[in-house]
Amino acid sequence: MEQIKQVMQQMIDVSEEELTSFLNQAIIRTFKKQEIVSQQNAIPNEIFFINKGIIRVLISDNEGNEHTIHFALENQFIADYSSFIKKEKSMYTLQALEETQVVVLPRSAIDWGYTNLKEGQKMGRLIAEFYFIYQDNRIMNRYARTPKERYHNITKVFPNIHNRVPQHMIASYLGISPVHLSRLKNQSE
Amino acid sequence: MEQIKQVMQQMIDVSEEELTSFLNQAIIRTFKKQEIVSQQNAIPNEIFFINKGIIRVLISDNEGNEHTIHFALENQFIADYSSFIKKEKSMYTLQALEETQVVVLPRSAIDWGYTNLKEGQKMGRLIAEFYFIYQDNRIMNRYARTPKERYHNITKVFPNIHNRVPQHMIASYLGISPVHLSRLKNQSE
DNA sequence: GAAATCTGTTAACATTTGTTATCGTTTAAA
DNA sequence: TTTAAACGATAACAAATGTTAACAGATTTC
Repeated sequence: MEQIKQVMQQMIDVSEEELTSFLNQAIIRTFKKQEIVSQQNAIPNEIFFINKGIIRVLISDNEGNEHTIHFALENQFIADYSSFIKKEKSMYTLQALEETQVVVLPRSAIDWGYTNLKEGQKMGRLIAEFYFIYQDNRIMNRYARTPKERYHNITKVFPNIHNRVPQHMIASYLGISPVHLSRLKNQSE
Repeated sequence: MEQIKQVMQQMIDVSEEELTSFLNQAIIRTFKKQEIVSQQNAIPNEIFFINKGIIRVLISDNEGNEHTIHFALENQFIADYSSFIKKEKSMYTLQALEETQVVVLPRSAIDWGYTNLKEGQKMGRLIAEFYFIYQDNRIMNRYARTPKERYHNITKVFPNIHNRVPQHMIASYLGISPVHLSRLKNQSE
């Protein structure tokens, strides 16, 4: 639990005792490559923190096509956070793309943190703000940048992604077909 | 200041005295139709709460084309929140589309609220979560829904938008050209 | 280690969506 | 009130992107 400790300490002022009490409510779990971490249509009651590995978030549309919405890397929190907050059925499926070790934070632990950690609410705010900024950047990119620009910028958000994830998933994340991405790569400059 | 009071009371447990102290740091401002509320490239140091009117958020891309990223309606908070948090130059311009009255919350008031309102951090968390959910829904729509579906769903998020905003701005928000939106509307079913 | 599956590239073609221009109509400004 | 500007529909054409299919190389599985 060293990694999540450090991340929390960087965000808020939190004592060793608080950390211990909080993390005692969490468990560690390992998922195999390709294994489903969390299934679409189930109500998500956990937030995951990635110690090692990579998780992709995907959605199936009305025609049954899969779209890769997001990648989550080491030392990041990941969940269908909207559905978690709303306590509604998940829109997304979470899948491990490598052997992946996570810290599982059940809803009870999150709620406990909000009321019992001195700066629990602040941590919740900072996490929500962090992902707001990430999403805002994505939306901006989708409006005001071309697919090619988005492709060239993806490593700013996901370093080394090209060595860890198949290209067709990156294409899906960028909002284009795999064939089109292959074409863009071979264009000059 | 009645409206913002009510919205805050619905979100958190806050006393009359706290509200008074907090809102004493705010001012009310009115913008004319078409007037610029906040300019791209300036560092935003205010958050706005809309009493009456409507504000659109737009960005200019590298070719100088404008994209409408968002509409903000009565009783909502609006800002270039990412840039506000990061204290960086704003990516967006905010423009009043009708005569619009806002409560202006300077950064100093926000910071004061975090440290002095009993549930200030919680309010910050709830606002960030609210907009996270909104953005998440937009991103999901962009991946897994067709432009036509997005068009038919827009009133769920922005009731009465068609009577308040020109169609070409709605087209821009949906991520399509105005001509294309006009075509979609006339398609069967 | 052989077979099956996954992956990325390329070509040909189809579809979607964008662009430009025109034209009434409405709305705003002088 | 008159004039100008903005708006939305439509047509013709252009560009961007998707689809399908074939193939070769890699990776995984048994």
